[in-house]
Amino acid sequence: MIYPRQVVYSLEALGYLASLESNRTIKVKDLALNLNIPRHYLGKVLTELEKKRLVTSTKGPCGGFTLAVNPASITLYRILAALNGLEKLEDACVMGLGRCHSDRPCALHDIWAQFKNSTIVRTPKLTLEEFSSRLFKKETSGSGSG
Amino acid sequence: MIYPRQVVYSLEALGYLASLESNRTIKVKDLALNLNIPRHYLGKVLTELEKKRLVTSTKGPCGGFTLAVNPASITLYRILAALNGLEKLEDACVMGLGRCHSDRPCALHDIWAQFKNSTIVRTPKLTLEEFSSRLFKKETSGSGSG
DNA sequence: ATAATTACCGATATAAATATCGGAATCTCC
DNA sequence: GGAGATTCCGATATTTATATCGGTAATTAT
Repeated sequence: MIYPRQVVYSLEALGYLASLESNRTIKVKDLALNLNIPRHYLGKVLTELEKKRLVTSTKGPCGGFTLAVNPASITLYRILAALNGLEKLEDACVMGLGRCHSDRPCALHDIWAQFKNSTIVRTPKLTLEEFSSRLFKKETSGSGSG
Repeated sequence: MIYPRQVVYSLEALGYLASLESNRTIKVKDLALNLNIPRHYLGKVLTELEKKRLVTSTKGPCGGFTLAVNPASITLYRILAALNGLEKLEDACVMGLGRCHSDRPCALHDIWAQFKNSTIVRTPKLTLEEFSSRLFKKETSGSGSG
């Protein structure tokens, strides 16, 4: 996996939130349960996301987290950038070889460059909404499910 | 970087050894210096490589490590397999998303599959010699260099 | 106000990767 | 066979990522 766990959890959480009707909140506990992420760890991750203004939280009964951005207009690229998730992709060499540079490329240099390029070309076009809808069934209003 | 550090060090060490004339040994200390790898850590890595029969060692004065395989005939794929370096590539999802499967792929699934495929198709054809020669200037007999 | 619910936050635990150290074992050269 | 060179090896330190815990603060419903 090319992203640290925190980033992955963030993407999953944001993806899930995006699959809810807007304004609908979800509690950390439930989110953790749904995504199979350790509860307290997820809490910390969500707090980070709030600092980045990607989610908002409300305390007390019926509180929880909700998306602070429009999933149809924010891109994964922007999210990843906010989470410093792009750093790994910027690594000079896939294999981590210190000696590998563009003027003296390792054997996988080109293949990797291609992948990076595809990815980096793709994510600026990829909205959170699309990302979410691929992984989570979009809930529609009216059919309440547990 | 898609491989753990140990694997990277191994590749660098093997690459370096392959760039030497056959039968020529190099001391851990010098290798560590050349590759900019912590000395003792490299020592441990080399010991692992010896267990895997990829290098041989001789103790005492003029001792050191030398390649135990023919760089022209062993492939990176075999080396990586021996080092368990292929495990990471087998990860189901680039992003690490638990929900991403081939029947419900994430947005980067295909791009990643392509990359994996290119890589896995490439490394079985890639000899250690070719890998090495891209990164290290092949030394020719006669010109001693520090 | 009070009680219940929830996020918030700091401290700490755990695990894994990475790195360091020192001395024993082995070998070569004299 | 002794001195010096070098690997070998087990113990341990350091760092980073990941996870846990418990209490506090804020909010809501009654």
